[in-house]
Amino acid sequence: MQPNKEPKRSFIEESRRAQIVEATIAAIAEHGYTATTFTRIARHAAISAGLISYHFESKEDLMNVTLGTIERRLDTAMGDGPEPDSYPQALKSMLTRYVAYCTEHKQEMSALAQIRQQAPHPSRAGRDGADADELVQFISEGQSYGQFRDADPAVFASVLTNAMGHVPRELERRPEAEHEEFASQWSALFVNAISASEGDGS
Amino acid sequence: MQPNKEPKRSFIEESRRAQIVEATIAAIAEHGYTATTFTRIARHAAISAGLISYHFESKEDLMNVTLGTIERRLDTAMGDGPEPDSYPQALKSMLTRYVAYCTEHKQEMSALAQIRQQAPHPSRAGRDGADADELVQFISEGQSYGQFRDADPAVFASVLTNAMGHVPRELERRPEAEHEEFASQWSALFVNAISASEGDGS
Amino acid sequence: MQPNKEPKRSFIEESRRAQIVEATIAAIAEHGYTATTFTRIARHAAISAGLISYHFESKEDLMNVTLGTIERRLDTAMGDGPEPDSYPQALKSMLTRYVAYCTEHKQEMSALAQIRQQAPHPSRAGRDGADADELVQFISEGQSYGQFRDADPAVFASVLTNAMGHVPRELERRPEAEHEEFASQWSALFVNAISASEGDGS
Amino acid sequence: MQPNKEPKRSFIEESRRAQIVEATIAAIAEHGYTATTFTRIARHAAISAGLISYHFESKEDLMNVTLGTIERRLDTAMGDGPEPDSYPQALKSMLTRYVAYCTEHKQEMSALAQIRQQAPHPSRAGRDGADADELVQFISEGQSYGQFRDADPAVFASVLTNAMGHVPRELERRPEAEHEEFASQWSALFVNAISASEGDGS
DNA sequence: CATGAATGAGCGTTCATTCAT
DNA sequence: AATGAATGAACGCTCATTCAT
Repeated sequence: MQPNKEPKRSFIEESRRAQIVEATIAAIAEHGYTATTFTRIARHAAISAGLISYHFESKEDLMNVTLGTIERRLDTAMGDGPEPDSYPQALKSMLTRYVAYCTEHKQEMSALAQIRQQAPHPSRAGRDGADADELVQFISEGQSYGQFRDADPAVFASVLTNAMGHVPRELERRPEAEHEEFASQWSALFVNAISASEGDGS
Repeated sequence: MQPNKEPKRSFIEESRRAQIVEATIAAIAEHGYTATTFTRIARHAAISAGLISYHFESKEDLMNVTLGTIERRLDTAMGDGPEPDSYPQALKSMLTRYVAYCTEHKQEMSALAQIRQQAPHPSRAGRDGADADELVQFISEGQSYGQFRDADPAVFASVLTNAMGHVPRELERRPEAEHEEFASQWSALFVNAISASEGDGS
Repeated sequence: MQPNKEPKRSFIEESRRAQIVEATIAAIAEHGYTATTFTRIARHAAISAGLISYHFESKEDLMNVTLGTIERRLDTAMGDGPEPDSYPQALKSMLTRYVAYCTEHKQEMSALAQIRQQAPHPSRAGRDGADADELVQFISEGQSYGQFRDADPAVFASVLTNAMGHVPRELERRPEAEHEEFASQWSALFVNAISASEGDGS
Repeated sequence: MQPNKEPKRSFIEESRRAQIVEATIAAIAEHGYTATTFTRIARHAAISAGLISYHFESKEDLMNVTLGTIERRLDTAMGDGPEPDSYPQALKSMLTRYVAYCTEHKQEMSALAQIRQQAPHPSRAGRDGADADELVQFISEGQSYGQFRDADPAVFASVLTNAMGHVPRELERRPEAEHEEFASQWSALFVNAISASEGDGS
């Protein structure tokens, strides 16, 4: 299908790219997106700034690759959850695990949020939409079983997606000790927002 | 009082400043905060870049004035609402009116969100926190009357505040015709998230 | 002779020019030559910056006029001294009176020194040389009477002229109480430098 | 000691820095301190203006390095003088060699004087004062041996220090052929100014 | 005469990107 | 594959000067 999509990179090139991506994540998390220059990324990786340009077409390219890397990891991590026995429970579980992931991968998730909203609006719509699409699908199913309230799944999905982007910042300004409680409260909010009310089943 | 807080500006100067602020809003909404340079703002206003420096002390000053202008308008618009007869209704009304305001003032609200989260100066923490504090107060009251669910008001407030920042973008990617439906759905989400469940009263 | 040298200025124009020149002196003395902008001068005179451009051809012109003004006053003040009975005494008297003038007209003399050495090297050579020429003439006369040492009058004149330019700064960094002692020491230095040694008369 | 004081520069970088410093000296000597912009320095060195910022932290840094470079050369050159057999002879020798150095290094010495009095940073007070302090010490010693007149050494030192700053300009406006005569006359002036009069010993 | 709004050239500085090595 | 010297465009900002009022 797309034969020229993967430029066949050597092992050494692949590891340099990975190293640079990690340095980018660290730099964004530490200094913020705007203050993340090639020079600073290079310093983090103990390489020269020119090398970044050598391995990536442009700063935008680097940011897109970094974004993709973080999203892929997140997707993977979110994938293997326990088998829930109801849609609301599945949602709650997913949200809780998401917050947990944010606590455990502060830098990545901080970088993720910053790139998503600060990078020059590229074709990101694709991936972003992908997350949302799955979510829409999930909500719709839950609704068809009467387990979710009759709300527009797309609106819920986008609200939730956006909210997820703020979790790292929210965690950052709370003491570690409160993170668990926050996870619980935060998840409950969205479960309540979409769950069928108790009386509905009558 | 502070009699020297207002430097007594001439009518002409006041209108230029207003024009520049409007151009700033337009530029941010169109190109994003980061890409909003004096040159671009000047092009929008059909003036020279130097003139912006002539009327504002610095870029930071311009952004603060712009932020203040938008917030003042928003506050005013949100102030005169109808008298609601319950806390959930009050919340719903507030949220609906907020979305309506966003539709009617797309550029401003887009700029507002971007300045709020990208401007470097943290003096803004005051106002930002003020909004959230009012909200926390409001939720707490509603809870004491049993009209709101027993959730952490601070978490709800921050989630909602963040969500409000995304409304302009969400509206942007939907056809005008759906804005009303979006407002309804979006508001309902947060009302449901915090409202006491129907069975609670029993 | 030079009919177009004096452009015949109205009374009001003449006083504005004088006012601006005074403001220029004050501004230079207070903020230093480099930091002396039209805006600052204007603030000192409580007028608009544009008015300065209206009354003077350019910044360079203003500085030249200011320079001339100060030099003319200095010349006048230095002119009316007592009748000395020897060349060395005349020199000593002149130098002492010069230092006294500097203490009494700090701003002017500070501005004078700064303009002289910081202004874009114009045709200042003329006036500067004039001072020196008189001095050369005076020294030569004294030498012909055997009252001054046989040194190159031109070298002495230029050294002294330059030294005079530093007097305001030197006074500034000494307490007022020491000014008189400084005047004495400083004058003696140059008198000794050029005076015939005591044994010469034998 | 301070092992991290010298940032270990490559040979190429060191030569570029040297080249830029030379260009700075030339530019100051040619156009004056105030008119010495990065653009002009760059033009002198046939490089881009940005390269100066690449090699020096700021304009102030460049000027400090330039100042230090010139002072170091001057100190070195002035250091190795002949062994004089009296204080006045030592002074005379020092002054003569100073003037000679000025003739041979016009640009440097012109730049030196200008940077010293125009550079904004007062960190220089140290070195400047050091020169004067040494001089005061030297004069005091000579006085204690009865070889120098009983004048305030501090006044003499400041007058001489200031005068030294004018030597390059004085040389500039005299034909090369007269430089030696100027050196002799100029030095004699200050030696006479401070030397004990011949009759004092009787 | 005088204002002050407006311009435009120039400033020092930053930074992604290029390229000789 | 990697460096780091070098560029050039763009940035926010300053200021003498112009000109409509």
